[in-house]
Amino acid sequence: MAHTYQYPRAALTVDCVVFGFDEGDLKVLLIQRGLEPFKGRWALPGGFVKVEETLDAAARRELEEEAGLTNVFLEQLYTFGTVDRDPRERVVSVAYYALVELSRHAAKAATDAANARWFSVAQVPKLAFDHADILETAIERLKGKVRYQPIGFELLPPKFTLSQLQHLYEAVLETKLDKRNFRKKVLSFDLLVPLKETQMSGRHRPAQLFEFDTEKYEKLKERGLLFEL
Amino acid sequence: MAHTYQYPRAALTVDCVVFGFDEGDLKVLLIQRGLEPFKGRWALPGGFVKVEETLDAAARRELEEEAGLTNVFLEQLYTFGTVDRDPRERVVSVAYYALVELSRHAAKAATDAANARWFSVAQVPKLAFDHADILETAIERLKGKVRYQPIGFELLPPKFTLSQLQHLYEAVLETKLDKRNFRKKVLSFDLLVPLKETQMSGRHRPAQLFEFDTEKYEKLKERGLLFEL
DNA sequence: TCAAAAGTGTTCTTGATACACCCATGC
DNA sequence: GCATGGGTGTATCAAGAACACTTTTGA
Repeated sequence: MAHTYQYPRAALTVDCVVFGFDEGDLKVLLIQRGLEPFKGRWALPGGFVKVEETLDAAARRELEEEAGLTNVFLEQLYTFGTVDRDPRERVVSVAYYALVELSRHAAKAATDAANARWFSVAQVPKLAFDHADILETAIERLKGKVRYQPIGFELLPPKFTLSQLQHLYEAVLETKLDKRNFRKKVLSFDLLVPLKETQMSGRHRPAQLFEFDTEKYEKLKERGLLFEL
Repeated sequence: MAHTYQYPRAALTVDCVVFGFDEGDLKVLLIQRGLEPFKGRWALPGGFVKVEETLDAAARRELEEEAGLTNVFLEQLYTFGTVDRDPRERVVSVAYYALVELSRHAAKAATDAANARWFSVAQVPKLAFDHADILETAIERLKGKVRYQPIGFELLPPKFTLSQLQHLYEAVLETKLDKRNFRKKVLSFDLLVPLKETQMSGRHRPAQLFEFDTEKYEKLKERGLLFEL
């Protein structure tokens, strides 16, 4: 069935920058393209927006279809609309970024999407389209956002140690942080609940596990939030 | 001439939230609609994106056509894509916000666009489409942005007094600020150059005029900026 | 007993806040 | 001379930055 319009229209897509965190490294999920243009190149997961679905829904659908990801933190990033970003025709892309707990999704991504892979953001290959720009924008946004909203927790398993959290912040912000000051500050928000369990991971003292108190945070957020790292 | 596609496509528009500042009040520029839908309602200036122009270019073109505004500070805000935001068909809108020195453009807007008017953001009428959402998003963004980037100056004439600047910040942030602390901080950035002139405006002591040092700011911005209010 | 990461407090410095009076002008 | 907004400094408090040693475990 054909669709006819008086004026030419741009095609509309969504592209998703999916961040994960593993081995002290910030990672991004890429898909190897099977079709032209840029066949064989790595690209951000994404695709066309259907005419009856919202942008958010399109982004979530693409994440599920291309990477087997559901129920992730997802936020709109920026809309990219230069005229020649796609060699075929005019395509405007609404970019999103997502945060996922990598371990939970690593296996799934491996089966559902054999052509999907995690890359350290420091070592991404050459990307298709203007996806390098999109990725850069997403990294900048993440750096900014992580400082005044506790979204870092989305990248960690539900139970985590303070060292894991610190390493995550260090990776995202690309700095070293002082251990004592970091712990003092993070605990001062009173949003982390210490568990009875500890985590042993090697030949050293076991680490206290914590959980993020989402409920408490939501309440605080309503009456004008705080949180600043 | 007709244009035919395999799948239906959303129409793509831009909408602009144009901020001004006058009489101690933050203002927004609205256009009264002459056509259905929402004929007679006030709305944000905006319109369809042409297939051969970038999003930024479309926003600037609409600003010029509908409000006679050129050369303004303009930044992308957010893309609004719920399915039923336009009663006619699926329309996705990339929203922008602009900052203009109101006095410079007030006259022009009055002639070029007789159906354009400035409203205090506290007293906007009922808006067409989802433009109330867009406006709210823009106000939130402006509040956030003004604190760590010196964009407030875009809303003032090139020469301004510290009181004007303070009133602007008070209007945007919706708070009262302490005069001495405000001046101390603002001057500490060393980005305002005091002029030899003063401004007399009533029966009281004349006020020192300042200019924003754009060059110096650009240099600072390159090597990791500062500025926090 | 050694290596490796976990855990813990204090001092110093900096920036934020609170606050009250004199100044120059027009009427 | 009085009303109006312009202009100035200090003291207090809170938050950020710098910094070194002890603890627990596995090998």
